[in-house]
Amino acid sequence: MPTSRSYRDSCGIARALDVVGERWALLVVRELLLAPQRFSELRHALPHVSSNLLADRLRELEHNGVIRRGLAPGEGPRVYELTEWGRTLEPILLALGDWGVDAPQPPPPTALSATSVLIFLQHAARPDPAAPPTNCRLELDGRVWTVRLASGRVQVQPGEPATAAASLRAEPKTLSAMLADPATLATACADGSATVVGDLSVIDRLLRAVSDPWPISDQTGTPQERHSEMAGPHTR
Amino acid sequence: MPTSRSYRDSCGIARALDVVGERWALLVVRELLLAPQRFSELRHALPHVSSNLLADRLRELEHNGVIRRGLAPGEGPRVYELTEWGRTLEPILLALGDWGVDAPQPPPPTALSATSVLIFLQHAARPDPAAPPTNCRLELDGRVWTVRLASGRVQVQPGEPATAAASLRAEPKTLSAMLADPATLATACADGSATVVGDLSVIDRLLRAVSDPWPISDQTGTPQERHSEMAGPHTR
DNA sequence: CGGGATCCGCGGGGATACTG
DNA sequence: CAGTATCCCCGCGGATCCCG
Repeated sequence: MPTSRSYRDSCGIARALDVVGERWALLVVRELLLAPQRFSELRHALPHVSSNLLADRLRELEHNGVIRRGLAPGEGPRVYELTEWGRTLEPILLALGDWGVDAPQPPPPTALSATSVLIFLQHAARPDPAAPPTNCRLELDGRVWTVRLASGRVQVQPGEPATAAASLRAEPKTLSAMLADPATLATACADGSATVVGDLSVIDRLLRAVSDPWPISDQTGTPQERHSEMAGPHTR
Repeated sequence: MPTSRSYRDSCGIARALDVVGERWALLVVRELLLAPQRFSELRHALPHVSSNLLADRLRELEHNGVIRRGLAPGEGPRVYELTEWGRTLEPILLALGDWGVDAPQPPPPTALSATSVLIFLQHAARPDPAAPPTNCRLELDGRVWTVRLASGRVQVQPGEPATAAASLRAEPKTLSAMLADPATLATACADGSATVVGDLSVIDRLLRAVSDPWPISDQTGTPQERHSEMAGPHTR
């Protein structure tokens, strides 16, 4: 039975919290920022949420117009995806993430979600616009992602790339550390905490697209700041 | 006993929600955006929160560095106020309020918090920079506020103004309607839902500082958009 | 009287087992 | 694989009480 309590305040903030203020709701939205996801994928990405609660949240978010069930014609995959309105939460979630990592209290030894790192990667990377388009394959937390560097942007998509110049497998925390400091790529490869197949220099370029200083006149902050903000205290 | 559950994710979003994701936490922050507040003032502004829960939230927010207890030298008023870090939540809350009023589901007949209207007023008003500084007195929900129009901005402060050109008393919803459409000021005065003392034209200028189109080259949206966004569905 | 603390019932959150 | 059913417990909510 979905939750049905309200702050009973017409204020926009209170109304927003009526919709996405319940526990786990905004983290479900975070998971859907990158791509539509299936129920089991959400469960795997959010290992501490119970299945009944996840089902409740998905029902509520769908009822409130934040997400929708992907149309399943015939053998459709039956995924959950953000509505247009739900997608407009993205800048708010990014700002909230920026705010959260400035918390004075360092968190206890916690995991780092793969989605968090990928969202940051997509959001903060500024690859050389002059470089030719390149595909990378990323294996994170048992899931494969396609990372496309093209036209000065990075796009992250779920699934195997058609072609890839290089492939990287690592823990989210390891990748996060490499994004903060590309020099750790070599040591991570050496001690086995990261595995690279293909052109190592392409991976290095990807990492530097985040960690290297941006061209001036860019909108907000330095990549280092932004990364530590998304990825957590282990980079500060 | 304050809440002590965590999402156990180093992601900045999850860490932010660990700090301000519990129920009522962000509405407490909203109340403190305008000015430091006492316990009883918060209870009055948030009539649906129980006292023990409010005390818990204040403790947690203080422990996490979002608010602090105002220093009480001698007979100090013992207020709660945002820390510098807590204050950086302001743009996030404003964006969340913008998002919330676009909810497709119109809320049931609910109240409108006075703080919500005042925050919007302060945030969205663009008075004529050439006009001389003016003070207004606002009585909203039994509380008196000083509204200062000066140098192209509006500042809202708690308490009686030293001097005021005009005074307005009304319900939050009435003021919200007047901000959306200044023409309702006259009818509200006529039917007694608003009371003006002093120079009526000054109140009208205040209302039009929000509802009139902004000078182009201003940052975001039109006042009408922004107001409906903060103030709720009754203006849409 | 303001500023909480204590008590208690309820409902949402969390874990596990089970089913279409 | 995608949820549902069941249980327990704690956070929430309302009321009352307490203390300076």
